Amino acid sequence: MMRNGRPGMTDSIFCPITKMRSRIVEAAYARFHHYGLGKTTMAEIASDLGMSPGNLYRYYPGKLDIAAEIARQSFCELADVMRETLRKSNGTATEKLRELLLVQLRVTFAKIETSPKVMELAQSISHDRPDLGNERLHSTRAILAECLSQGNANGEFDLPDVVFTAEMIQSATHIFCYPQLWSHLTLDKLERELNGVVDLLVGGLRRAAQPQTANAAAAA
Amino acid sequence: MMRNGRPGMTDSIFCPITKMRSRIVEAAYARFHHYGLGKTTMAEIASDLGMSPGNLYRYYPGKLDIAAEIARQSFCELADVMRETLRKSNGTATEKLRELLLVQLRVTFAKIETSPKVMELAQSISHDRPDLGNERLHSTRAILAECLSQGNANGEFDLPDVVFTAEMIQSATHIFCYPQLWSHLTLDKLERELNGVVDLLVGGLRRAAQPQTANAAAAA
DNA sequence: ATGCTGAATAATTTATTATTTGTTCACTGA
DNA sequence: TCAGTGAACAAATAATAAATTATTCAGCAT
Repeated sequence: MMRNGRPGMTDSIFCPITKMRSRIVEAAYARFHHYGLGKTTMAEIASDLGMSPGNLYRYYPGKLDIAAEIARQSFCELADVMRETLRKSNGTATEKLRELLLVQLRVTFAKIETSPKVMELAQSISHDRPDLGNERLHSTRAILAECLSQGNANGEFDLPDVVFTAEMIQSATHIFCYPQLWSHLTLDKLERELNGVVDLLVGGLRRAAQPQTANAAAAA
Repeated sequence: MMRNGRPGMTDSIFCPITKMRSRIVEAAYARFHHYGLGKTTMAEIASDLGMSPGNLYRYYPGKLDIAAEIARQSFCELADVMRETLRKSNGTATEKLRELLLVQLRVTFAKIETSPKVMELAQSISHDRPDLGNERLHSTRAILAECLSQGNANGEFDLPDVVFTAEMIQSATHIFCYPQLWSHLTLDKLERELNGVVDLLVGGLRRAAQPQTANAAAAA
């Protein structure tokens, strides 16, 4: 398989390589979104950009790499939204954690809801590029860990290893990361269930710290 | 031509319908286990029992119903093992809960590990008989709830609704119910991760009740 | 009746072929 | 030199035909 040369400039001034790559992603995204990954051809993407199919390979090694780039962008957007959520929230760390997980659920749910074609893309990616899934987990884990750190700082938590704990939280909320894949529950029910799980994670089962409702937590 | 072996034995007298059904399940199980659901034919199952294919339909509406019966039995066995675990264990409710969840993971993992053909069957069932999955969840939930009740009784927990809490626990440990479907982790790593999640569920995040290791919990 | 058979039928699966599509690369024009 | 082309080729996908198999049911034996 041929590796990219280093295109200095073609429309040299107007299309440096990174700009061209983003144009390709843009065009591919439109097609993928509308027709699905399987039903859009490299020729179509190229045609949309007024170029030949072969030329796409100067910028991306293959079709799936374009799809992977789109997925990566999507993950970045999710992480951005979560970071914003954490930054803007002025509740307790517990409340922040709940918001983070709810936001993650809502964003993911919405993305799949808007177009079923996204599911196809997600499935192909997670099958052929399993590393991307870990990338997503890793980036969101960092945000959860930051939230837990804040809880440690203000005395709300006392966690010896926030990253490990974040990993466990991800494990426990795994279903809510890929909602439509598991249950065909509505967003409403998923949110209710996630709230229940968060209550449990926060309060624990033991007597001194029984689970509390989202409202009770908010009142604290 | 009579290929009806068993001279001197009239099936009608010695094989009431329920007995015949279990013989069918037995024969089907052997085939499914060895060749997989898709590669065993009704004719083969019938032949193994010395009967005609058509006769199977006097006892089961169809092939998938036989498979569903097998799955149901498997779920019952799992529930039995879990009930036994709960009964025999003499630790705290916390320890019992951990054992229950570990047993569930191990039994499920082992079942799939022993033969990959089981996966095929599970997938067909969960696709065409989604109710069975709920049945499984429901029966194991009852056991978890019983465990939580015991915790309530001895003052370890103080849960207002053990069934609801059991449901949340199931939600949080969902991945460990279908291990090989999600991660390709080894049983060892899965157990470690489940232990981490249980620690979290038991102790909670809040300061007064920080997560503890399995050992620490055992020492309590 | 009752328990069962086995050929007939309908639905699936498999095997085969035809078509499309992803990818490469020798070449082109600036 | 280098962005870009487009025909060539291999891999994948769709379309089609053939074979297998699930399911039914009229009838046979008890």
